[in-house]
Amino acid sequence: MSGVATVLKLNKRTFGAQIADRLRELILTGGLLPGAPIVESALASQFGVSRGPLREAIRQLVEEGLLTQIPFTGTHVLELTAEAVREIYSLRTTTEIFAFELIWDRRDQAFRDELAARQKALTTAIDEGCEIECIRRELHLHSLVFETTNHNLLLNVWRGLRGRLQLYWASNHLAHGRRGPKREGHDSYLEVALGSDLERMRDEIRDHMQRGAATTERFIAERRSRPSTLTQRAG
Amino acid sequence: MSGVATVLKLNKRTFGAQIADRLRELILTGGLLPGAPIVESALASQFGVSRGPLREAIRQLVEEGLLTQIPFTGTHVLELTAEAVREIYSLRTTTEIFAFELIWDRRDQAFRDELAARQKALTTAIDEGCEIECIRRELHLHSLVFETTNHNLLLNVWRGLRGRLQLYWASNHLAHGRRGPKREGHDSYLEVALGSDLERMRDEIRDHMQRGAATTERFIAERRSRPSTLTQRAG
DNA sequence: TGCGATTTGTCCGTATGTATT
DNA sequence: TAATACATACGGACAAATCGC
Repeated sequence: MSGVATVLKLNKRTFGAQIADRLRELILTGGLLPGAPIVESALASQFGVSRGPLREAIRQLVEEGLLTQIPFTGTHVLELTAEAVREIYSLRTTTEIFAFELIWDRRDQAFRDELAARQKALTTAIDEGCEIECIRRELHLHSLVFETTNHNLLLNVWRGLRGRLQLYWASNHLAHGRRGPKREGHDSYLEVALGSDLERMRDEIRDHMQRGAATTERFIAERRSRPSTLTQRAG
Repeated sequence: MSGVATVLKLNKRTFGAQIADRLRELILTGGLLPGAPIVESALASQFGVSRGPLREAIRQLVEEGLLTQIPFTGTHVLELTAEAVREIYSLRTTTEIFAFELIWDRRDQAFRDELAARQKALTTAIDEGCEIECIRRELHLHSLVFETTNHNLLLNVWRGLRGRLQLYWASNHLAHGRRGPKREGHDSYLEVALGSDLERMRDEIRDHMQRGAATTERFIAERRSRPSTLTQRAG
């Protein structure tokens, strides 16, 4: 029982890391909308820490791409632009194909089971209609390929992409409750990912990403026509 | 004269960023060898700033991949491992091919001139035998493709790769003055990059990266046989 | 195993510089 | 131009954790 204390060094988390988690959660669930200003002193007292750790949390989220920062001026939640969406999906297409090439000949039963499990979790969430959970599980499904590569640098890139994707989709949902992930799209993803035709997988990813980019870009375009609803911030 | 004060907002650099530059320079020129410990208080007084900005500089270099950090324990200059080298070169191959695909039909005269100019600068440095400058210009040459894409996310990935590459090559040079970039390799790079056969470009990159990875891995292997010379630090 | 020295993590108070109004 | 709000930076202090002896 006392054995729980056998912790790894890496398990020790600093305040900054913990605050980063809570702040990320706050942003991704709509507590802070795109464009909202991030004020150090206010958030520090809100989270019950001093400005030091909070600055570290901000810095981390800036690296993740959720916040934009201008020296001596201020920090804001990332604004959504069509150009950024194109960048995300184009880079994601390339890296996800690369990830599949890396693991293609190493897909064992454990991988297949886990992929199926995550896909099932996603469809469950879709049927239940919880959009935020859908986003999470969609990304969790696609994460498996990157995790399986055991390629740390690639995983870093993926984390950056995932954070931005989550922000876009969450904003999308919060703006007008539109369905993000569609069910049928992920059925074919699972099928091809477990199949034997790598070229089909490449096409599947390209197609999947193109549809995702189109959907998100359409949302951005609509957004721009009435941006006033986004500039406010939540209490 | 007083007109110099018409600065852009983005030009204002924080102390942390400036210290990060100096610390990066120190590492990449061998002032701090791989494995060397980074002590906040010592470096803070050495650079003449307080611990706050120095911590930010450390955090930035950790993000760039030049430092490794363990919470509550310490920070060290990145250790060189064969696995990390394989990751760098495999990801670099994929992203550099992606970059060329993005710009292939947009290579104008300005691009060609600039690429030739950077290649000439590289060969000049090679002839002059200054290894550190060779590394810089080799990376500057390869940077152009990424810069031309105007793809911010891709540029981020490249910056991460470039920092690590620079560290590996600089250590390599400092260890036993071996030539990093070879002249002939970059002649063919320029020729194919300006040519009309994209598939040849892909092959060129794969070949180029494979040779680079092999060279660096060989260095790592030799390193491991006598690591004692690396664990010391410079004054 | 335990102890002490070292280093990191954190907080506070204050001062200065910057942008915005 | 002045004033305000905020980010940046400093220094000192203490707690917490790690590492070497």
